[in-house]
Amino acid sequence: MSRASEEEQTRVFAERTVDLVSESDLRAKLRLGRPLRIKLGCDPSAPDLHLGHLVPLDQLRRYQDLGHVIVFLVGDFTARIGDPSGRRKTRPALTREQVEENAETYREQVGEVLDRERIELRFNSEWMDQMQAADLIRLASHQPVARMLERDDFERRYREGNSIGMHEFLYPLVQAYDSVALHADVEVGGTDQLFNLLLGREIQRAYGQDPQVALTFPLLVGTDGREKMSKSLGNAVGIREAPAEMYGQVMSIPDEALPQWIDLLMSDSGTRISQLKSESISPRDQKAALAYHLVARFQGEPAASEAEAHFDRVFRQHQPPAELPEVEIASNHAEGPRLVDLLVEAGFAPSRSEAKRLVVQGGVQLDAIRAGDPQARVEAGSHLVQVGRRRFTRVRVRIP
RNA sequence: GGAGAGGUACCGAAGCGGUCAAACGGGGCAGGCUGUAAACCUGUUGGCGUGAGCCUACGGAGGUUCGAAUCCUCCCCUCUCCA
Repeated sequence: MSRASEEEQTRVFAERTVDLVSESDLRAKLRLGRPLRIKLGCDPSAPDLHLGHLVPLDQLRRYQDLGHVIVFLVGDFTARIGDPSGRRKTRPALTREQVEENAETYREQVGEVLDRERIELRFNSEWMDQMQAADLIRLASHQPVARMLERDDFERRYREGNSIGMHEFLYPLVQAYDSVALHADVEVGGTDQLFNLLLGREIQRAYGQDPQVALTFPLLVGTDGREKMSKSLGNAVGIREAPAEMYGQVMSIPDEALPQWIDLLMSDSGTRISQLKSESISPRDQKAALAYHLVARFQGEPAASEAEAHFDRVFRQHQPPAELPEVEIASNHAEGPRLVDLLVEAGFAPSRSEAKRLVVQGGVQLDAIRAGDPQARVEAGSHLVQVGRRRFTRVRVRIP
């Protein structure tokens, strides 16, 4: 257990949080002098960690360093049933095998940030599989419907006349009950989790436990600069992304998102933050510094340098990249495959219609020359194919 | 259980017997400008076919009609009010 004072610990806990309910509860728990059990729930259906996850994880790491334990809760029970909450599309239910596989991936990726030795990995099926109907109804009896309807998204959907399934009320309750089962002292989540975290407090109280402290962190905005980062919205940057890919994605974020990204993603280099912000560095260069920083963090300095060089070469000097993926295309036509077919086969387009569109709109360059005719034959040999601004491939064409 | 309103492409939303592969907006993609930013401008956005054209699509199944997203019947789903 760390010897850090209550004062100091409280400061660390409060840092970067949006909500802290409540500070006095937190202080009381810290005074117990034992490692606190800090719960972080995760959805095993999308196991790839992205930059948005870093915000709570970086902070959790600091809690670990104070001597506390992170209880990593995999919501496998929930995932197996298929949680449709939030969005209107129903998520697919996962099999037990998939859940375990995903949890393993999670554990591995979380290890990039957290100290693996101080993680307790748990699955809520441990207790939820045992729960009887009577238990579930008893659990549900602890909350009035009106209270459930206070949650932002429920309130909005109800007001707008959209459907809310009974089961959707049950999921937050299950999440709350997880805190009971785990004896959580603290639960953390994004600001969108506030209701659920507070519900955990109430349910714990109902089951005779001390309520957990609820901590929320800001939600990192995605690469679109509008919505929170999420894999399903397609605006996420995965931490396992290839260096060039990650670098490029960071460079593409809107300027408006930049201050938040720097604040939330460069906390581990405090001095650089202030430098970046105080000196009048152009947004472009700030972004480059951030991109470099992130790639270096996950892939190492050499990879970051390479990614930067690649970026400069391709997007500033408009040169093809130094290294290209290669694809071999075999054609049974003597004059070679038609360009449309080549594009589809090389994976540039899902259909010929799409490939044709790309060519007609001037989005395709063959050996650095803009292609105009989708039907044109591509002769045998090696060709540099560029689709759009960023997709390059070396295509080798073989004919009979 | 009763009454009413709805279910249209990735999303929102028009259309309400042919001119509908379906207006319009958003999103996506491509092009221009640029800092792979924003804003803005242009094009495009079911599949197959070199092409004429063909096929599949407007909740599902039938039916009326030369012809249906549009009319009829039954079913499924959502919402509102009543019980």
